[in-house]
Amino acid sequence: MTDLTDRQREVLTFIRHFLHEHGYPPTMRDIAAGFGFRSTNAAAAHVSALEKKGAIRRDGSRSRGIVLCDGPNRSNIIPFPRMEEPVSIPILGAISAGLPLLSEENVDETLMVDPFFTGGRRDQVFGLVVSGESMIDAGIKDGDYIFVRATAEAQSGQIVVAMVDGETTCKYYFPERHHIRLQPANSSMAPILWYPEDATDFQILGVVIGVYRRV
Amino acid sequence: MTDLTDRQREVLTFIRHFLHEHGYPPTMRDIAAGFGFRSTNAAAAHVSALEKKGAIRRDGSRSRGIVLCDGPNRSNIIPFPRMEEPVSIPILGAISAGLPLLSEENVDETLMVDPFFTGGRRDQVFGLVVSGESMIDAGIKDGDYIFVRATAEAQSGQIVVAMVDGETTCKYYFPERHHIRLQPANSSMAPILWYPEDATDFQILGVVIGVYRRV
DNA sequence: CTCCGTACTGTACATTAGTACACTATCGAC
DNA sequence: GTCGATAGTGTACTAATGTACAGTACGGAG
Repeated sequence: MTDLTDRQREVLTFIRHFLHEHGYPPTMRDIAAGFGFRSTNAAAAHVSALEKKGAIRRDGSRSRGIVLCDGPNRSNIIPFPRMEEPVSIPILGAISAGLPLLSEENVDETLMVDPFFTGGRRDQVFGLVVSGESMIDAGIKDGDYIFVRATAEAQSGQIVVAMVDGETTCKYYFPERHHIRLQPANSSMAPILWYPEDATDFQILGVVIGVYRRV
Repeated sequence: MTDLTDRQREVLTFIRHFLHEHGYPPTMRDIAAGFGFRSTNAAAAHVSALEKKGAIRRDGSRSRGIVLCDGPNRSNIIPFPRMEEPVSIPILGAISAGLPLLSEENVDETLMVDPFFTGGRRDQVFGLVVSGESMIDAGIKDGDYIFVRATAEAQSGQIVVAMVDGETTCKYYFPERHHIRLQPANSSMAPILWYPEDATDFQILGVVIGVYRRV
């Protein structure tokens, strides 16, 4: 591939640029127009040369059937994004108690993730950064990102994100006879018990469906 | 975009797959053939519907002029690396020792993830499913997905994925005077010691950069 | 000098591909 | 029931596109 002529390299760059601009490869006439060629054959000849020299691959005589063979390993296929439709997940920062959970004020940044991460659920999933070691025995550490399905209902034993007295916390959820027990996964920490007769507010924000940690 | 019909979503997924496979968008006839339509008009109608609903954009009547319009801002999707564009990560299954690590035979599925997950590294990151509890104290459990940057070099103390005697293993990496120590993060397990004079093969496949767990 | 590879022009043709139109059928809403 | 949206079949026409062939020109290798 290093044995391309200057002109051929220009053509290759043009193809790359075109792909970047449009999302699909150029035709011979696109190339010709791009260089001011008055003959499509000039473009065709260059494309043939590029193919012979292994810079590109061609899919038969299909229209726009030009595929770059780039990269250090000259792998055939450009890593074209997205097998499945990605889902957009807001990563929440400080959660203001008064606002709707997913209001813009709460969102720090937004991630695009594969539906794989959300278990196929397409919406109402948000992310949070874990603070503290209270769920360490569940494999959730300080600084981890947790993915949370927004729901007000949870099953006993699930890990939930709850708002208790204005603070968000991540704990195991156990509804019991007279109270709700939020159990840390850390033997040195005591559970939070919430009694309905308390004046404090309590609200389940969602159920944890995934954890991500940068190593 | 959530108001797509099931069939329309299938068509959109097909376009995505086609793009991924070929590097250029499908024609109406490609789509029709893919679904077994006996009329190109069926495909054209779906493409029109997708365009009307904003899932794709079309470049006039150019051949293969289909451009995906994904994401929250519905921007063009470009097949070329761009910051903030999702990255494609192969999830490896059983790793055959004889084959190149990222050869197709090893790949179970492919995930699209935000560069966030790979720390900005755009390539040579792959995924693995963890088997066993040897890294439990590092917060890596059986069944977790780990994201690995493919490299043959590691720093002491990093968590690596290595191939030892034909088996892949995930451990802390400590090069020592006369041997390499692969240290589990599990107090009940002994480290693996590898001596260069051993006949067994040893190879670092990569360094763990992230962990994901479905809860 | 000739020969060959590169770099084009110009014309023509066959195939590929987008679009239009007519028509059938199902399903849910009104 | 009627209407509209969805999901197709089938045919035909036109535009877009790849390719072939015949030239011109330049420059280096033999």
